Amino acid sequence: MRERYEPADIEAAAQQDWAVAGTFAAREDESRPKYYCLCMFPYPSGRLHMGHVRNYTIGDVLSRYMRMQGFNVLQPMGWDAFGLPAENAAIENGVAPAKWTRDNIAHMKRQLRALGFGIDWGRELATCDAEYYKWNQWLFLRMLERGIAYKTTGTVNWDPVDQTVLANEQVIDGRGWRTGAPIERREIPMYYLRITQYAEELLGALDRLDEWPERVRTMQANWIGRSEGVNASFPYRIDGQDGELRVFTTRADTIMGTTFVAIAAEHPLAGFAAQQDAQVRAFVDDCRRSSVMEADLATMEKKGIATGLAVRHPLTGADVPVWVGNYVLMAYGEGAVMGVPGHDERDFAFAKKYGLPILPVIDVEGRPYSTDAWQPWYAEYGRCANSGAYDGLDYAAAVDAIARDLSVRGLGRKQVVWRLRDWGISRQRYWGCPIPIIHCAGCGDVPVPDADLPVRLPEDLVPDGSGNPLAKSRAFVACRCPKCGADARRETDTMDTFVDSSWYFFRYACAGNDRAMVDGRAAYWMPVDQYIGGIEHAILHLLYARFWTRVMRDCGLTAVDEPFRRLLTQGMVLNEIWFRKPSSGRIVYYHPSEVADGRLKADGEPVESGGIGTMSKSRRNGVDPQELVDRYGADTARLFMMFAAPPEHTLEWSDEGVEGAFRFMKRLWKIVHAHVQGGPAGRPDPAALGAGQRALRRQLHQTLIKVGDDIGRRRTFNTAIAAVMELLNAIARFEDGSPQGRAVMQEALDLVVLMLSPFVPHAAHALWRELGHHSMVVDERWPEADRAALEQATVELVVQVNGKLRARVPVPAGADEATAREAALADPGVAKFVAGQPVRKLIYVPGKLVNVVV
RNA sequence: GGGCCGUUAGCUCAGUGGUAGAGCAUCUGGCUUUUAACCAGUUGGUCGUUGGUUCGAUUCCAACACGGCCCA
Repeated sequence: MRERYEPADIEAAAQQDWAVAGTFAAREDESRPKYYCLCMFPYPSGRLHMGHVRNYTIGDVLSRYMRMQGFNVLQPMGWDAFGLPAENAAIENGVAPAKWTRDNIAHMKRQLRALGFGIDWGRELATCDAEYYKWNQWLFLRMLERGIAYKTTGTVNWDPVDQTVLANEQVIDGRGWRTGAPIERREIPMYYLRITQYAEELLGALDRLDEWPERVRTMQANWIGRSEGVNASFPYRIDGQDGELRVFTTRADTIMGTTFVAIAAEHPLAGFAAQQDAQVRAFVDDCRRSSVMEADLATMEKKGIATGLAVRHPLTGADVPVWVGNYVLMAYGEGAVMGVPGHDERDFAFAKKYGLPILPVIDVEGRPYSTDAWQPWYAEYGRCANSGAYDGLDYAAAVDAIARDLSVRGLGRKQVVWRLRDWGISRQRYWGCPIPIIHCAGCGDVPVPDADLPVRLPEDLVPDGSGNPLAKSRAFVACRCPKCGADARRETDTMDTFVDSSWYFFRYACAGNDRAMVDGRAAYWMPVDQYIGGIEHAILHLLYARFWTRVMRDCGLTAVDEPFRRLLTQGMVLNEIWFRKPSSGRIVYYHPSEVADGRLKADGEPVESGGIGTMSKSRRNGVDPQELVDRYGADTARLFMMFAAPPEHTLEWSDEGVEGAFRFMKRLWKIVHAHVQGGPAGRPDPAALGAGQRALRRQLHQTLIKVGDDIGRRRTFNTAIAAVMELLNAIARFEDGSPQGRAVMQEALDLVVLMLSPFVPHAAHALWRELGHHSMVVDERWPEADRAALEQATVELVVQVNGKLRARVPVPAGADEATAREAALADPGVAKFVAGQPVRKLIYVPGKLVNVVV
């Protein structure tokens, strides 16, 4: 055995051994319990970043641990390979997205291999391969047949200079990211998926996802946003036309307090008023430009303008003025709200500002109402007052009565509305999955026949920023109508990349099948037992995948409802931010390694701290995993990432911490080396052990139990590693060259290597052999703790008097209360505080403590 | 504005009603011809604040303060 720890050699050799043995090739085996461990696949941006390393290390630790537990483990990997960055790279460098993407994949795959992840590369997929996206298209056609997919107009961001549609993230402060031109909103035809049809099910099933983080479930529930209420129509006659203004409210019990109606700037009535009045028009134009973010909506000043129009109250028939409000969203409900300033905080502020009447109609426990200032209790439920026939009714009864009266007049009813909207999947982009539709002058929009799938994306086009190159490619666009054979035009929109990631986990299970989207192998592997990824995907990706899985179920492709049984959202990786802001020009960021004690190493002058933030290119605070691996090896990188924080927490980067992890590896290596130099050791004989040997064995088996619990149940890898570190400290202090001492040492080192093998698999692979074993450690089972080793002859009891710690006394293990009481009271430290007073009560927690209450 | 989470040693974090702990950093000593490594030991705590429940609260509850994340 080499004396020095040399990770580069060790790691290459271990990876070679796994490859030769085909260790990680997963095979369906009905006789064994399966464990499908899935990490969110990466976008092939070019290089791995620290977030990837953390994500995949968590997955690998779990996979290797579950493998040791006897599970048939599947850990696949692939590439979320369509998307905008490839087009941006093409615009910058003139290289085709296909080539850029595939080169990146090749490089990142080498990086992943170097990190020693136990991935079954035989199942690798890239979403930009036609063998994959063919099935996006195929299922899309099934959705069309079932009415789940449909076409309608939607709003897009239009850059008038580049003549192109921009994604939301390409619009900065209302201007195009490349041209700086003000962005227009355009209505164009797009395809949508009817996810709202599944809203009820997607919401209801959240309750059963009890192994998902609570906050992810809450975020999804809020996103779906079910609210029960009443819709009410306010009839009007405007410009000689009869009509009804519909509102939706969850507080129908306050309808008698309506003193105005507020409508969104996009509402048709606002459009009508704007034609009549230049001031209204100016206000409406202003609103259209402002943010529709909820966070902004909540804090911005509530503004409005009277339209001069009036509608009739559906129950009283009174005239109600119509206002345009900047806080009303067209996209939610009906784009109009009834203004009840008496009991809604926003309406109250609005009424105060514009001098509209405030009419209290809810009595809350007789508390006095004043229109001077808003009180939070004004919005609470109570009993109706000043509400005519409804006076005295509580919330539920009032809503029932009001909904009934509205429906008798044909002016409303109870209704459930959803915040969730249908999923628009059309993207006016090149680098994505083509939507399989052909436009024929005679036949309309004709689906591409299954036999003609896939509609292949030409890979030789290079976007230049001005529109979608697909639309300019005659070879792609020109086709014949499958129905009538006439010349026709192919759809040039591609699918949202969230489509690609909505079902890739099915495809891993059915790799290589070119005749079907899924096959029986998916029934074996699905659902995913553990899914791991960033919290930033808590809503959209996970919701779309849950929806898509249900559509597949309804098409008879799977029996699974929920694709992911258990979810772990890993925290972000942070680092220090340092910068200077010259009086002229742009802010300059410095890498933390260039800074020491708040000063730039290069010139010794101070730099400003930007605190701690996520690693990002723009702030120059990233750490390249490759450098880490080159310098310390993959095991140290993995160990540090798992030790520095629990998986769900943010992880603060620390060069010292990496050094610490590396030192631990060297220390482990050295201790094993020293032991192995002494030649073979036997097995410990429990009957022949001395006190020191017994104590080490006890800590050893306690640690084994804790590490198993930390990895398997609690998912706190940092505490598992800390416990092994403590154990290794004890092992290093254990100097005992006797045969039994060496036997205990052998057992301890064997178990330490087994326990660490999920974290540092390469070093464990080498050390296991050095310890005299002929198997590969990766094929070993997780060891069983020896319960007998945990037993102690005497235990130390803590003695409290009135809850305060006063003494520690030794008692025989398993002592009864009388024995413990006697031992406790006999202690002079205890006697001093009891001081002859009668013992009123005595609490005894066996093996732990005695509390004497006097 | 709302929702969720957090606050324990200098730093990063454990501690799941019963003894306040780990790693890193600090400091001291040892050892080895040393851009420093290793070994042994050491220092370090009003458990954010204020109340409540309890024989007993870092742990449960409430309020407050501060910080973080999310809200097409």
